[in-house]
Amino acid sequence: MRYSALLAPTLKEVPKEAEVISHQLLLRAGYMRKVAAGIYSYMPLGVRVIERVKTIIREEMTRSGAQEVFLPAVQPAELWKESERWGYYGPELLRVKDRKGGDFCIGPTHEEVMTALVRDDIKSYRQLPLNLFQIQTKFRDEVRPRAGLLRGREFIMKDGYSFDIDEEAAKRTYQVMYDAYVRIFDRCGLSYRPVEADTGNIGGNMSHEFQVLADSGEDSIVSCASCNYTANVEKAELQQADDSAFVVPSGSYDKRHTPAVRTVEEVARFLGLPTSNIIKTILYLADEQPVAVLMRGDLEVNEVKVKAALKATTLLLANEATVLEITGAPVGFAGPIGLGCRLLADPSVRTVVSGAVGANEPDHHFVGVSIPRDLPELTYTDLRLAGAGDACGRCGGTFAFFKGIEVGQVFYLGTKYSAKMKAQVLNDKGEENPMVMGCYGIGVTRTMAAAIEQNHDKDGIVWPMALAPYQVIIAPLQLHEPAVVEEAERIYRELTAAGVDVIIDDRDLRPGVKLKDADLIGIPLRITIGARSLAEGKVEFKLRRLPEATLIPSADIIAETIKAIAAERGAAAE
RNA sequence: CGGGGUGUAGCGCAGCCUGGUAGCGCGACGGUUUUGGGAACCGUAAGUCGCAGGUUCGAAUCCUGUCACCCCGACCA
Repeated sequence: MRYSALLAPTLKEVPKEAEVISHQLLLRAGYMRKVAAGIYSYMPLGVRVIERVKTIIREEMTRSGAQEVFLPAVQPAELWKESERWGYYGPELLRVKDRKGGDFCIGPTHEEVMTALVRDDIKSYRQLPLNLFQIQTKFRDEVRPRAGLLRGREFIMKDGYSFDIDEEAAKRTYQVMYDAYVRIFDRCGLSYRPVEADTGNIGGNMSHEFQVLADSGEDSIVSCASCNYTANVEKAELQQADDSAFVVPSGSYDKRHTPAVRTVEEVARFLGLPTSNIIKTILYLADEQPVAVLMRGDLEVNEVKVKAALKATTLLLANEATVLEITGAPVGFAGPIGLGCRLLADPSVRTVVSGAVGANEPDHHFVGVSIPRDLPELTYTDLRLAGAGDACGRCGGTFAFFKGIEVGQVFYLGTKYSAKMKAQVLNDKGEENPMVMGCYGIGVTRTMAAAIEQNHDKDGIVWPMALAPYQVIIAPLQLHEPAVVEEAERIYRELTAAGVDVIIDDRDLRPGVKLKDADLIGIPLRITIGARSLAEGKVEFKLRRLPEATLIPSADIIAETIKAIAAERGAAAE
């Protein structure tokens, strides 16, 4: 490629709309432009990176026995009504009408279409297993798109779906996909962790997210140093303290006047207690029904665990009006004693002696409360959000804490969709059974952004070799020196002939501009040809990720470059 | 959806308070000189000041409404 012909306008200044580094650099380096909130046009460099990611995915999916298909972006409502998601998916599903008034949506995911495809053509267990994937543009009308490609509304995703005869076979497929994902993200040169993940509304208990480690990530991960258990905090199992020897205190509680004292911190300060003696009562609406969650004041509620414990489809924090209605008091004075709704308690509140809780009365709290004494019927469920330093639920070791960007997820679905949509096959006994499914997603554009979050410096992007739009950039510094141009063109020709992806900066610009642009767009290898060193028969060879360049004889440059490309690929695979 | 903020040339911004012919830097285009880390000089083009109403002799500026975008929160298969 000749840089002079490339559409890759670079910007010196950071567009003000961009906050996170990948977003800034993708715009500055001319990889993409914004069209609307969370919607982008990809320019040639961006397309090349996307194609790199897609190619790696295709190769590994195919190697794992999956076949590529291509499903429609626009999908009829009737399929979504069959799965019942037309009703509960909510405003994130972009709904449109065709000219006849028929309801359609822009696909945010493709379980429905894929299941429909398979059920019509697959009738016998002899046709299974089947594992299909596609790479598609998805649209999810996010409430608040942000951070460029990390949370866009329109994005490119690889989504795969597997169909097996029974649970055992489906779980084997799940493992095959898990292994494929490991190879895919290894090949992309990313530093990531597979983490155990919550299964949301889908049920079952098997899902892993592939999280690229980055401080800008939205997800929180805990990992046990001792047993290697790694999980999204939403899911993370915590070890509960052994409180079997705990003796429930005698006595009773008192009411206190606590004017305008609402938050845990305020209550603790007002009563002169540590926050661990406050028992907070947090009100939710779970599938429209009020529920109160009891948690020790110094700990955080994990809403995903609450949702799972209730088997609820929706869980919303109750608003002020609802709190007033349920407790008879404004926010800040809710308590479990005398509260007329379902209670869920975290085990941490069991051993609080002389706790403080809201009195369900404006400006009053109860003090001296013991939950097991005053609410003996209560049962306890782990509802707590894990954090750094907590004890691992598997082995009791200590959790370390990371932020991550979820670039992929593998999911054991079971028969959720196949049962509802009647995707059934006959088994070897002639019985009809729903196929057992799994689904497997990779955010292609998000992977591109995550790679930048993890690989950049003050000058720009530092692509891993496997994702770089070009492997090598040749920068002849003085275009008015025929020897420089000639040598650059020779190297360009020979590398291209050797199958290397190379771009030559043939623009008649000052050296500084060329070097700055090469750094900004992040090409991993740079061959700089300057009149001075060329006079000694040498050219400069530099790895983008290392600060120092080396001068090597021009005659050796082709071999050296090819060697370095292989070495860089190897470095990523470690 | 709640809170905060921003819309003026491709990008970054000033002008607005105190109404009076729309400016600066970068970028683009032409020219001369320059050529190893975003050059210098000369010249040129480019903006219905987000949009719609209103006030006024006159609105980028004041008022009302509206739309878009960004950040925090809530939400997120």
